[in-house]
Amino acid sequence: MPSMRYSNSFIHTLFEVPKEAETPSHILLLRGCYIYPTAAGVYSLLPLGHRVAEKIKTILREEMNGIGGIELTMPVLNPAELWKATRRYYDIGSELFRIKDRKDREFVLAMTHEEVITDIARQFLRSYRDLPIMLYQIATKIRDEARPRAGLLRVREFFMKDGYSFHPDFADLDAYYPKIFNAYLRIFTRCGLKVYPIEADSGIMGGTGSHEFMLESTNGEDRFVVCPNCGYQANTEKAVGLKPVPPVDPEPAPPMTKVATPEIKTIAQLMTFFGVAEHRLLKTVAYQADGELVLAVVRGDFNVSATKLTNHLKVVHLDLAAEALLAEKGLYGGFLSPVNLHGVRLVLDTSVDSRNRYIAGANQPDQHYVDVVYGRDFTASEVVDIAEVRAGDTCAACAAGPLEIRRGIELGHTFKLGTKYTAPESMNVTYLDRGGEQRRLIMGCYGIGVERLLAAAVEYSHDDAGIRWPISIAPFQVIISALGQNPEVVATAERIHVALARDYEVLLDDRADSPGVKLKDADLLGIPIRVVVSQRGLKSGRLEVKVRATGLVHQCPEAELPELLAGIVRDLQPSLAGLPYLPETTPPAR
RNA sequence: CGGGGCGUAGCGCAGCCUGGUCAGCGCACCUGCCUUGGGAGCAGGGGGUCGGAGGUUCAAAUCCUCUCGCCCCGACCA
Repeated sequence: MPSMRYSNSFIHTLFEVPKEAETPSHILLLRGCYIYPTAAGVYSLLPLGHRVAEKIKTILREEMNGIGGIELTMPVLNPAELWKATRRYYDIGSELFRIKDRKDREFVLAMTHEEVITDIARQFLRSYRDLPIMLYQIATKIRDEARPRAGLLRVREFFMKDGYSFHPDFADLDAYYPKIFNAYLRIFTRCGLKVYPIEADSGIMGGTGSHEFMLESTNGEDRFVVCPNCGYQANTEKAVGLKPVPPVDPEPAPPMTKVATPEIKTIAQLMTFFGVAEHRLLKTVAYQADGELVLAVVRGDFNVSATKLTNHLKVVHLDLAAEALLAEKGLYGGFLSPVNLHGVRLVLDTSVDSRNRYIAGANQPDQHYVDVVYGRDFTASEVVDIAEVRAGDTCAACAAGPLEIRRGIELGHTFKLGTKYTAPESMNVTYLDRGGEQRRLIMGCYGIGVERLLAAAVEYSHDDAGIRWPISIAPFQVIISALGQNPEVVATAERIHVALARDYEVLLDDRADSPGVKLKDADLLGIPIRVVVSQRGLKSGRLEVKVRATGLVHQCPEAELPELLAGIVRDLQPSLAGLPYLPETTPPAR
């Protein structure tokens, strides 16, 4: 097994916390000499970080190969034509790096590889006999992220394991999907992580075809809901909750009346001004959806989910409406309303109840209406769920559990793409079926970010002293800390180094530094098992073995060391038992 | 793209308001001695055009203008 002497290694730990780092994984990876910031959101993986990344890649390969995946490598440099063919050249904003070569030909730097793989599929997958197939790679992705953050958690260049499957029809994709799903759970579990597979936004594709694999973390950027009662798990972008229904007004509403509300614009101001609860108000938000003005209306105690609205409208770009666009239609921010609205598209959330009366804007400056009734004072032809789920809302799946909202790090994403890239208006990819009929290829795609997974493992497993690597992805399994320069200590350390290196990846700390330095570094680096060789121990004929994760200390004579380590290593292996696998089915016969 | 913060030695910082022995501290690094169970000790030493450019001034790390870089919050995120 590859082993190393500290004195010959490239490990330069930092005593102090680099000032640019705040997140634990960022701090510890910098201090432990795992990574080096080359530019904002661009990191070098130093030898230690490289080793961990390679461990992760090996697990990814084993699991992908295990479900029939075939590895290939696709280029970072992509001709712009491919991205124009799928429209993504135009639909994606400045996140896509665009460059020109010396002959002025346009290229993009691949942020993902659907275009390239679909082009390859178009070239080679001609017959039903070629299907299904899953091709994957572990390769560099480049994205001009608006805001890289937290070290490796969000970066501009990174390795991604991205897989693409091709199927003769949707049923075949459906049958294949659980294999991927289950392999993903095995991957994260093997990396020592507990992830939540959650239902994710699947965009305009619809269906049940997308999962995100989330590691719960206070440093995560995403939020997802969990139902403690039935186990429903979903991204807040997609999650559906039952909206609490306030008591219905017993009296019929009086006709609506206009009230002067000078400079009263926000929900909070309105609550104070009228002395009413949030759910008595209508919240009207103006968006520009691919350029068109759209008003979204939710009950005052909800917020509009931009994702849900985007999906409903089937648009590519959704932004808050510019003042100019509002003015063009004679509307006033702060006094927007579904009442007195003409010639503007209106989307109403299901939280608005025709049995209750609301306070809403008047679409005139400094004016609101009270006693507004949906159906009487305004109507809407589009009534859909566009509200963001809230903590405490009742789970829509079981109608019982109060939903919890958690923060998480998105480690993986699986997606039934369908014909998004193979459609005639995209790259137009077909094959011939058994009957000689031309049919469209059906795709799935599946991604895992390597560095994010690495950083997430640190977020998940560390303490004040340093990292606590899961043994499956640790840069070394064992560190031998030889304390002092006593000849017997040195000789013993060398001897067990040779012995252990037959079975483990071992780092021998042979530096001349003081014991404090060596022990602190061992903790910081996070190597799972530490063997201390010291004069003190040798006096009683013993070595000390400490398990980083548990802090448990064992003493043993040198002769018994291999056996002791074997047991510890066995116990440290992550268990695959009890994973919530999706049932796998056989594809239907054709 | 909005808001905030920071750029002085490899790392962490002080100095800046009030311009003038302010080029300084700790750690790291190099040499020697010594020490070895939780970031030792002593002695000696190397290292910075104070992010960059321009300006004000007799004089700029310090004041002014512009610019570049980095971090955090938000927006955005295939």
